[in-house]
Amino acid sequence: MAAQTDTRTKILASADRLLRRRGFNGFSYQDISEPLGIRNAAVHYHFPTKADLAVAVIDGYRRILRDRTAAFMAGDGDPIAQLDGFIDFSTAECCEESTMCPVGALSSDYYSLPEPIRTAGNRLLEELLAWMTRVCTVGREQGKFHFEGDPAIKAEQIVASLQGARQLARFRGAQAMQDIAGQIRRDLSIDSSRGS
Amino acid sequence: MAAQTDTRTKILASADRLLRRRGFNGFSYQDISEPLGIRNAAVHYHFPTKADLAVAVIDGYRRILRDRTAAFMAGDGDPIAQLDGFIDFSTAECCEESTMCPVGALSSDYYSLPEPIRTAGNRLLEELLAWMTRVCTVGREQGKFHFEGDPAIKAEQIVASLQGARQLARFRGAQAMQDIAGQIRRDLSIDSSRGS
DNA sequence: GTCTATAACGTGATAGAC
DNA sequence: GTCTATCACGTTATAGAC
Repeated sequence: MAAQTDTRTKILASADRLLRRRGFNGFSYQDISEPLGIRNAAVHYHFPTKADLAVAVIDGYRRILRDRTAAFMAGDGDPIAQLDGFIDFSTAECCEESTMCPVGALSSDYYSLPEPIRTAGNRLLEELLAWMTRVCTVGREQGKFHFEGDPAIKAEQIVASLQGARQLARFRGAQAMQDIAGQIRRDLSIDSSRGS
Repeated sequence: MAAQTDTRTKILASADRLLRRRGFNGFSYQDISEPLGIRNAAVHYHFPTKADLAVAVIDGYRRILRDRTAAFMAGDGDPIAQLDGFIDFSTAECCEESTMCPVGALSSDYYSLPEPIRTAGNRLLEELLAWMTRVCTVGREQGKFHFEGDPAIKAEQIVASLQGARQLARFRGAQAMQDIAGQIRRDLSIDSSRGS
């Protein structure tokens, strides 16, 4: 059972990276099985369809998000630290792997996506936006962030910027991601020595 | 020759929409030939490889961009009108067709893209950013836009926001695109009654 | 739990007739 | 300039042995 779990974990880790790097239509079962030294069919054993595999990856991100934001959503913690945590996480993935954000990887393939993946992606996005909206709301209430308009829309814009930044970084290099992250902070009038 | 040109034009229009809607890996020669009532091979006659087809689409956008911005880049015209023109163009495409921006459609498939397409996409992006940088620079000089930091980075952020917005709109509907467009204007302190 | 073998299909692309 | 016919390959997925 240790071996089973281990194989399953390795498959999941590989699918995660491939999905963010190439998009749902851009990788195959072979891309996963070959480097792991197992067969195509072994992957199908753990995840019967490609949709099962993608949903498992997405749900993994939903869990990470929940773990990192649960305390804040319950009323505890600093909005600047929350935002920084997300930006740093995204920037690190972008610089180290040149990957897209999971939602970005799904939205480009949206119209050829099996229904279960759309649903999982939709949930991840809604949870992410609910959290970011709260970060913006509390941040402004506490006088730490400065912006005009609806916090829910500012949250949408920040998420969209970071998603777009990770894609521009593929053409222009990781510096584009760092530049945009810095500009987001600058627009919010957060003094920051890093991120640019 | 009229018929030839006509078929070629129809193929190009179809490929344009398919590329922005599904990404480079998300459409096939059949998707083009079938609705046009021609054969798979007829498409290959006009565009020998799929890369030729994509490059032709991208170069079409480079031409549109150049036509719409040449006067401004030569020193004539209003930066607000330039920005509005781009946002309106993007929003219309997003609302009517739920398509991505051309650069966004390429960046998601970046690592499985034939080299000529990367080069064409890179040129389109650099031309777009050069123009947007000038829009931000002149807009601030004229006291019409308000932002902190390097105009080139602000330009990157605006492009990334709009690219991300069009992708979020696939999950959340076209309202997301309009909301984010409004927030971009709000951040620049442009009073605007539309876009939200 | 993982394997071999293979089905069933879609893909981009080419050859050569007309 | 467009056709028919087909190639060579990669894809997801399944059946059944071990």
